[in-house]
Amino acid sequence: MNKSSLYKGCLESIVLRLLKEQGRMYGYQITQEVKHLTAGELKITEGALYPLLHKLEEQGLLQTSTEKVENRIRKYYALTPAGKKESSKALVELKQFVQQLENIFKLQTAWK
Amino acid sequence: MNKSSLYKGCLESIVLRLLKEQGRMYGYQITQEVKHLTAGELKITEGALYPLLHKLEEQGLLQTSTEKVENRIRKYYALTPAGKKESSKALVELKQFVQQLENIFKLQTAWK
DNA sequence: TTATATACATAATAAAATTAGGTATAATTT
DNA sequence: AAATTATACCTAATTTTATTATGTATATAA
Repeated sequence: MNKSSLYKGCLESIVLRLLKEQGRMYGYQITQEVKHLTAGELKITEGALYPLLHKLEEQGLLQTSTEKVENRIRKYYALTPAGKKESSKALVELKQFVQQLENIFKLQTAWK
Repeated sequence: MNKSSLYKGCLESIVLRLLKEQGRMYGYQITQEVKHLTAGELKITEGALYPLLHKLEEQGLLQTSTEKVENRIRKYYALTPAGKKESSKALVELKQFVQQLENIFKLQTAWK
């Protein structure tokens, strides 16, 4: 097993969370932001990210707008109202998930 | 997305952890223990568990012994020395994983 | 006697990722 | 000047990992 296998299944939650915090982001920015937040530990692969973004858009959770910045195209993603709901739900579930990992692993946490 | 997707990739870590804590366990017992530890929230499916146990045995991380209890067969699994190493590694990685989730989600935790 | 609990297992399928490849422009390094 | 790295998008083939469904068998409870 390698470390990265733990992240399987969390990518969608991460994307929804970042978009809720930052309002709008483009794909490449998401990869960089996650790398930054985790001090280089977690690298989102583009092969996972872009299909996910497209799926979430198709599901009506994200809406897009394209901009040309310094002659390069950026496709910005933002949460729709449905996406905001889903993002809140995802946060609750992630907290429960972490709590349950702590139960299993006997880690002790104090939420602030 | 449903909640259970978060667990993807954590099953191996969970199994290695439980076996380290409890010494030896059989498959059905693992499913029940996880259900108990998480108050029914996490149900390990047998279709995921048994192939995983077989894989870990094949990799030399687990060793088995079969016992007949009340006319039913139990196949006990225990960590080999290599499995113990892997289990320790998995715990470190899981702690880092949770820490990084906290970084991304701005959750704050105090480890004891 | 029918259903639930215990206990193992596999096969078909689906979901979600990795790996590898592709296009294109801008900036930096050699 | 040329090559590499960074920015920015994307898809296709494959692999990994799980779900769902199914099967066997015994013991216990409704």
